[in-house]
Amino acid sequence: MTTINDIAKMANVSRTTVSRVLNNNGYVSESARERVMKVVEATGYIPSVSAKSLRTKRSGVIGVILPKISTETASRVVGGINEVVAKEGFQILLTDTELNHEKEIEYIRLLHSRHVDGIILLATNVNDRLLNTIEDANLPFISLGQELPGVTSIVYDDYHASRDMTHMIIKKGHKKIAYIGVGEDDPAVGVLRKQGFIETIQEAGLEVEESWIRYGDFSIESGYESMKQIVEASPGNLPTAVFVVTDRMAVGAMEYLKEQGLRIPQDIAITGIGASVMSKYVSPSLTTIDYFNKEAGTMAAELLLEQLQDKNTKKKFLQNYRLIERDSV
Amino acid sequence: MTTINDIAKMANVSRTTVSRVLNNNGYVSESARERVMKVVEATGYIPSVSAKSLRTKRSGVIGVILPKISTETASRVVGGINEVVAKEGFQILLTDTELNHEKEIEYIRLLHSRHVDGIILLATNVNDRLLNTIEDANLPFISLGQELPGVTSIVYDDYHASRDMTHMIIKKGHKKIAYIGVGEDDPAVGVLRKQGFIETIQEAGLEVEESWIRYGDFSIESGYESMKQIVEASPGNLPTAVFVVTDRMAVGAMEYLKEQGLRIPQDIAITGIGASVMSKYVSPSLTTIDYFNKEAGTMAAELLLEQLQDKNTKKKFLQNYRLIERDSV
DNA sequence: CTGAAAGCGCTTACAG
DNA sequence: CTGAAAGCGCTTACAG
Repeated sequence: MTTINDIAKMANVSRTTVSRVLNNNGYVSESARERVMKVVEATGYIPSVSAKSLRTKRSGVIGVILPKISTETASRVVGGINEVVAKEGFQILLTDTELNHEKEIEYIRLLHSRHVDGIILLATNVNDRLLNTIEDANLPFISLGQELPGVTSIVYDDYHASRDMTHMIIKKGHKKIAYIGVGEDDPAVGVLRKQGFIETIQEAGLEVEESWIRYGDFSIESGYESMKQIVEASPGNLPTAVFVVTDRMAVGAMEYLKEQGLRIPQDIAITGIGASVMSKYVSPSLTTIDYFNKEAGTMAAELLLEQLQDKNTKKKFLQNYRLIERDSV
Repeated sequence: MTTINDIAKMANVSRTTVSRVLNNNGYVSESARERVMKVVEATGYIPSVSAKSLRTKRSGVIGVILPKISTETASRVVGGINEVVAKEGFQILLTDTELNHEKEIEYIRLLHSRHVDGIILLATNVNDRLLNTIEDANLPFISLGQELPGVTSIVYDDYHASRDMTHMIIKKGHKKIAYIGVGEDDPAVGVLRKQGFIETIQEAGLEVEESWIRYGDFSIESGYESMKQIVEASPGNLPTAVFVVTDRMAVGAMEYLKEQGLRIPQDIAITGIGASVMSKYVSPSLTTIDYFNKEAGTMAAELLLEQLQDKNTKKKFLQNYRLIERDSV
């Protein structure tokens, strides 16, 4: 491999000078610059990032921690992140916790040891060890999707999104509304969305049957199963609408209803959250909420870049959303 | 940051010894090992990857070059790759060419400079500059989805998959079959899939109207547009089936047909390729081909790991596929 | 405007 | 079984 020393020799300058022209800092005479550039181009020389990083403590790499890599939300977010960091010459180092909370902590430390310049975490839960690890790493850090005390967080407005959706369902005349959610160790999806739903229901003077509340695990199959349980638990007293906290589970629920010959929305209405591509093309098309995941990714990246410049903006940012009314309600 | 020197001092050994216990090589007395481990744990010491990489020329990072990050295929493949490399302690450095051929080359060089231990490229085209760049990099290298001469390639069996699908359409009694493809600078999707289609058609003694052949750009919208053009170009003489080379474009085509009040499959049958999640939940459910993307990713990673061990296996691997018959034909 | 030298944090022959 | 020393390829005060 050709190194800075080779370039220096070939261009007849010191490696200090080579470094200066490559990084565009300090004084360099025009003739020296030209000689160096010529050699650099001729050899196709690329500086060693390890050496540079060892010396400068910066790597040009952003660590991204995902709960699950092959997910529509994740890939949208990563797309958004990549769009802005790539422009600034950063790369993304990707890790996947597979929804294992322990791995979130492990990966933060790992990314730290790799000298990443910053980390974006798509958190799924909040706990003290996680918070401590983040603090120890002492790195520019963004949490996306969950509010983490003391760290810059971009969160979706789960509470109000759920309220709006529930409101809309009620306005359509539904009084018997079921709920398919996820576990409450996930503050955003599990707690906030449920809270928005329940409170809106109660404010409308309605009630939710215990047997109409089920929990899945984000998968399509779990939506199918939850729907099945709700239907089987309430013969002769079916809900007329189901509020589902994710599109994927909603699609699973729809699948079960269709199998049972129940018409959507005439017999049972369904809503999702997430605005997955699929939500638009299932039939009936699914009423859902767009969280603008890509934009959230863009924003996360921009905030991280700001933190890299020392502009300290430790705040909570609430992401916009948009209710998309389609044919499933 | 605590370094190997700190650990050495605290454990009362040389840093040579610390290195030995950390990397588990060379002789170390039990007592020395214990002292070192105790200090390492107490301090939470993590070795600097840059320093290590500078010294050893290995980084523990695998570079992955994607044509588009936020795509179902890509995320499945990456999921597969990650599953195997993570187990071996490798990380993934992700780059996205946004379908820009120039960037494929640029990223190979960039990843090289970052001392990645190997590269997996989801290629979209083949050209000499690309091939040269790969050769120059002189790194363990896997091409996924396109056959690249001289480099280990995992390819989908586009030709036979197309043949099988076309065959199936013909067997259902269709004689007037349209085609929606992509540009032929993509040898796998653009050329091979088309070839499999055309040849099977001709062997069956059928013909394809010029106006029934259209090209999209992988997007749902382009499938919609292509379908529209086909329908509008052939009033009174519509095809009875459409072979579409990707699920997304097929979904777009279905959307247009439904809007026009054409029934699928009674009026026009549709097929896709890719087995996207969506294909199962659109209505009617889409007949398609599963390419086992995740397994392809797994395999790519395994082959790369083998190459890292110097087991030289420069070969072409043909990936399996499976025709999924559903309701759109 | 330019270069010699120190140093970033590791690993690895080499010598004992 | 252990350590001193060289060196990986850079950048950055410092001195001129």
